[in-house]
Amino acid sequence: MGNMKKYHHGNLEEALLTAGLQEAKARGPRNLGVNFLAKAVKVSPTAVYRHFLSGESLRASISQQAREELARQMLKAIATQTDVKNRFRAVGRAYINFALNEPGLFAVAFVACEEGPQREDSPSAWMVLQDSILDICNAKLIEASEVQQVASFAWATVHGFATLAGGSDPRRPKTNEKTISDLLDRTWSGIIQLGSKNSAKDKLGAN
Amino acid sequence: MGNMKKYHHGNLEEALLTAGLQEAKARGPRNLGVNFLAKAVKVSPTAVYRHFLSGESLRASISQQAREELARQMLKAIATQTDVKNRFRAVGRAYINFALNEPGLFAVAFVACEEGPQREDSPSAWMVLQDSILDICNAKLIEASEVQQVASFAWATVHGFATLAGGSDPRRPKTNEKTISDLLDRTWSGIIQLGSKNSAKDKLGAN
DNA sequence: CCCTAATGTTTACAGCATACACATAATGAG
DNA sequence: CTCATTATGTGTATGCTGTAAACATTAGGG
Repeated sequence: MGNMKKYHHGNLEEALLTAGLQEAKARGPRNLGVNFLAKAVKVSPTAVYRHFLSGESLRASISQQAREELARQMLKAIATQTDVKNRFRAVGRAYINFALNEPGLFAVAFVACEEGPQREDSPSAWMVLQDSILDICNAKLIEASEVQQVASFAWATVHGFATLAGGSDPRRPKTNEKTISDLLDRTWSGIIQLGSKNSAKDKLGAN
Repeated sequence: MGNMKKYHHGNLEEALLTAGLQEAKARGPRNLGVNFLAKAVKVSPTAVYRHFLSGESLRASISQQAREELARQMLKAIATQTDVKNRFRAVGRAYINFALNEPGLFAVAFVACEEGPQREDSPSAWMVLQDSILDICNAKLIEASEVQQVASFAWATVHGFATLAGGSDPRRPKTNEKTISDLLDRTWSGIIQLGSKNSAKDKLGAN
């Protein structure tokens, strides 16, 4: 008796996002299509368009959610760390761990990030990373003028490693603790750059 | 009269790859489908299957070509450099320049690298990069035991930056000369890690 | 209470990858 | 040279996608 199927779903939008995230977690971006997700929620394909402009924008929303999940895990990882250096390491490690533990989600988070303006109130991995760099600056380990450059460097390294390690390349780097720790050590070296202001004029031959 | 259209194309395979590369260069991965490329070469869609197992494998071949082009440009950039440090910088800069100057090709080169075993004889960006790291090792600036770690680090940084800078993220890093030069400086710092325990004999004076 | 807006379904169509049957051209053996 | 074989192309058909348009059902406010 109770099993009367309601004509209206109730809150389809959230259901679609949830189903999308679950699928992303399980199998990556492959099946995040309108038809598949509609079926997963037991709804007609065209119903999707009452909540999203297009299949692409649905995917963009799922991707956004995945990015927020990453940011949340980074925030959690940073919470217990007080030392600037350890905070940065925690950020980097959380980022990389996310890519390794949730390869599907990570892939979805960073495929074709062509979406519109992200809401600024939502947690963003980039912001968390940048904050940890600002901390380093506040601790006088780098100068304010360097912050942007350092952030780009750190972001590139961590994101690059996560991408390569999480991917399916035959030449993908090792992913053991030692390798990751070493990577973060080297990144830290690049951040602090003993050559910059301590060692005065770089003895460049730079090009 | 000479305009008699031949029933057989002559060498369709190469034509498809060329058309694919051209399209990739112009508009990225968007239109690299069987129908589109078949039309571009003025051939029936199903003709493609005489030369490729599937549309996916066609795309994989195009992607491979793009990667080879990248490797070639890296090799060219390295050719004039003799100093180990400058060689490494040239490699990194070529990689990044490729991403910036040919965003379409770069995107195609690294989307869904799920392809089968790459031919070992073809030039590979990874190999070029690794060779430049080996050079650093031969110059006694790092130890043999570090090579893999260093290669992973350098690869991650350069690839990560190229990916981020080449993408369409709103938060994408600046791409001016200074930023790139700074990035390579910091990467170099991470490579020769003065802070490490074995701190290496200061070859710094040599520069 | 009914009218309207929100939400879901059905139907329809274009574009895609691809299988299958058929057409044509190139090649090599007698 | 002739002719069969093989390589390479075309045409047609199918099932899957994304999405538009018209219709159905329900929720909520005058």
